[in-house]
Amino acid sequence: MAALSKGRPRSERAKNAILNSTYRLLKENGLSGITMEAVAAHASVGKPTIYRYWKNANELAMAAIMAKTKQHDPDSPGTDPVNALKQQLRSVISTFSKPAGRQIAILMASADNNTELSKAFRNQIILRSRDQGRALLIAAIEDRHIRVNVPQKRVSARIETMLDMIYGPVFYRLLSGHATLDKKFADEIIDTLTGSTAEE
Amino acid sequence: MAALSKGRPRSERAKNAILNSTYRLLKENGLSGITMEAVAAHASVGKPTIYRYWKNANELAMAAIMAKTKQHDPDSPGTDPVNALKQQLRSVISTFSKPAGRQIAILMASADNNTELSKAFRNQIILRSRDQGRALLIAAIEDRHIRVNVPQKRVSARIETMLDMIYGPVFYRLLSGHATLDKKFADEIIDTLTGSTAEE
Amino acid sequence: MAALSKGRPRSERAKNAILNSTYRLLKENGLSGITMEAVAAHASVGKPTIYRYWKNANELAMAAIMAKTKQHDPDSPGTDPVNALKQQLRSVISTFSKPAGRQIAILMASADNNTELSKAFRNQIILRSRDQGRALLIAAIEDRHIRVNVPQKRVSARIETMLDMIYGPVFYRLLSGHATLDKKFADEIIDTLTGSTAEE
Amino acid sequence: MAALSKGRPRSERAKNAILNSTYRLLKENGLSGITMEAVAAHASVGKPTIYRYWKNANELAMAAIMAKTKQHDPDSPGTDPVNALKQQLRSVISTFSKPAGRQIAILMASADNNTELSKAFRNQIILRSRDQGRALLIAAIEDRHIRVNVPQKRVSARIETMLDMIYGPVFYRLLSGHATLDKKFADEIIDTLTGSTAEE
DNA sequence: ATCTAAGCGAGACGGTACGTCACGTCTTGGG
DNA sequence: CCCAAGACGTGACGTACCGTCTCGCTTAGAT
Repeated sequence: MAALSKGRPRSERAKNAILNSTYRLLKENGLSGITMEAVAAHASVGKPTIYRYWKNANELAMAAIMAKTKQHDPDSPGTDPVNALKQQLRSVISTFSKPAGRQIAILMASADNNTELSKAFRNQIILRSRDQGRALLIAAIEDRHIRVNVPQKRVSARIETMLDMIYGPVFYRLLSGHATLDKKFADEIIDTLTGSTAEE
Repeated sequence: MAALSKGRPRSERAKNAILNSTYRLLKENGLSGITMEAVAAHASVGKPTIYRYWKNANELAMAAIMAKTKQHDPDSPGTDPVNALKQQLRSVISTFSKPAGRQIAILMASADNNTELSKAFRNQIILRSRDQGRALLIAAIEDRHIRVNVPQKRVSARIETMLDMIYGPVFYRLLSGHATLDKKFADEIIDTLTGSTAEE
Repeated sequence: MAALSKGRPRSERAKNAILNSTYRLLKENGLSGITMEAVAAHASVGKPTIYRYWKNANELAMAAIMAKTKQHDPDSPGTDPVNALKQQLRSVISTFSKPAGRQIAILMASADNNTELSKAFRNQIILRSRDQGRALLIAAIEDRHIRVNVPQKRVSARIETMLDMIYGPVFYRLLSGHATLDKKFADEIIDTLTGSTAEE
Repeated sequence: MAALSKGRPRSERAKNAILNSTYRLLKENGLSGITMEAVAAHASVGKPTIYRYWKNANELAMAAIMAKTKQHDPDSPGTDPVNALKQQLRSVISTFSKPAGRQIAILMASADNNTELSKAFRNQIILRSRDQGRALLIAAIEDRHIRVNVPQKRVSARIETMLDMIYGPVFYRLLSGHATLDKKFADEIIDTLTGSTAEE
């Protein structure tokens, strides 16, 4: 049977207040605004309550971002897969070119990869878009819009590499800043992937 | 016409001791080990001396990394440019797959992009390899190992995008950790770039 | 006519467990070991149960000491009253020269004098010995072992002062520590009281 | 030669501000008002500065009391020593019957006897009056106002016991509260000491 | 050969935030 | 209505670093 929970149950109100305050402070002051003291004061919550759920400010920030981030589902059902891929990449770029994008990158770079929360964070924030992209990429390959000149048994590995080459440039520009991260870049990337084989 | 400097000149000894201590602490304890207090104590230096040169711990860490990082010059002179590209990408991957790689990513993500030092850091740590890669990529294109099916006037833009697609995946895997960052990955990336056009 | 008590009656088991745990913690860690949390955990009792009986840690400590302290009754029946007085003062000194003695002094100094419990504590811990001493002192005076050269109507006031001068030095040395608090001191005090009048 | 002091010297201003604030908070809120946070805020001083000088709130309180307590020197030069003794005892009683008196008792009871500061505190607050009293008592004995019927070699021990019997009752009443601590009590004590030997 | 101004190691300064502890209260399910 | 359990908001703890400031002492070009 389920374990009996003794004692006063944890307060959903407190947890929500903490996440809301964290998110708000994150938007207002960036990552450095996320101090346990500030969050506690802003959420009218005791510091120990925060520590009961998250063990440091990084985890708290990741949790708040995860809680608030919309799960932007794929919304272009019947279109051409290559266009859909462009569309989706534009959306990813749009997310990460905002100030929050850099903070998310800091969080991911700083996170202890072994905790459940940081895995979940990466999964939700990064890999979700990658999974969506994979479906579109496979469709594009099946439709012969993108060619994969490798033996059948290595196709799926090649697909993964292509996904890295689609989304990787976003983070490259985010970190390095050698060029602007805008929506045209999405088209450029997909065109490079397809266009090198295109007769036109 | 140089400004006449009165008073005691700044001490090279102190500056070197600071950079050495910073680098050592960085290796031993990671970025969180770089506190002004620890560096000052370790280098037997006053805190104000550190602040005279660098305005916070991030800048100090970047300076120490820059000072210690070998300028690994292109060493494969006459080889096939595609192989040279693979070789160089392997070298980049080797650098960033070490623990320091993650710390460098944190530094770049956290850095204030407007300071000279952070520009120099990005330039030395990231863009240098990109510049080397560009030369090799151009050679590969001229040798027809890699095809670029775009009008002449857009070739150079396409080359930049290709560079993003070569180096970007490294940082993508570094941040996201969805797959290992090893040397085979270098080959995969270059193969994807060439192979999609390869007749074979 | 007793008020009808509805609901579950208070648990003697819980009360005893609390007092036992308090006393044990007091011996092990001193007064600072008496925290409501520690006592509750040690006694497997809810904190509100403790608060139902005692309103703070001081009261709890006093209650535990009172519950555990033996009511050392006068055991020397037929002896010479002066000797009996010495004997009893030795016993008092023996009690207060132990580590607990200092803690009792802290408790008394810290206690809110207006509560019933702190009155009871003082009564049991301090005034009981004083009352025993008074009986012996009166006997000694009646036997002319101790002289009181004051008018009859002021005799009882003088006796009270003498009692203060018998027991007071114990606490003086306890607090001030200018000299050891040992059993010889008992004899010295009583001798000073009697001896000054003794012709030799 | 004197040790060279390196670094910025400690600030007398800060130290004084801390002691003043501590004393003020002590008068306003008693011992429980002496929190490091409150003192730091009130004195406009960082908490670490307080810890640089005193290792806990008790030590701080003792230091503040010592700093502020006037060294009330013996002021009655030519009078009869027995009267002078009464006068001095009244002064002691007056000090300890104020609210601060109880707090001083708590401090002394709580203090770690092994530190220099707590020794100094006891010395200044308690033993100073005892030393003054000893001089007066010796004078009174030499003047035959007080008799000591013991062999010469035990006279000084007897004097110490008498001092304990003079000042001890003050702390006895302070802790136990079985009777009021007022100036009449001073006369009663001295009268008991002399009167028992007085022929009258 | 002084003078003088900046740099030096050292370390105290006023602060901010940390992560923990205990407080006294409240809220569960169960007796 | 009491009980054990344990979460709650609160507030103080003692510590770590921050970035600045003051010391006495070099150090070296200008006087």
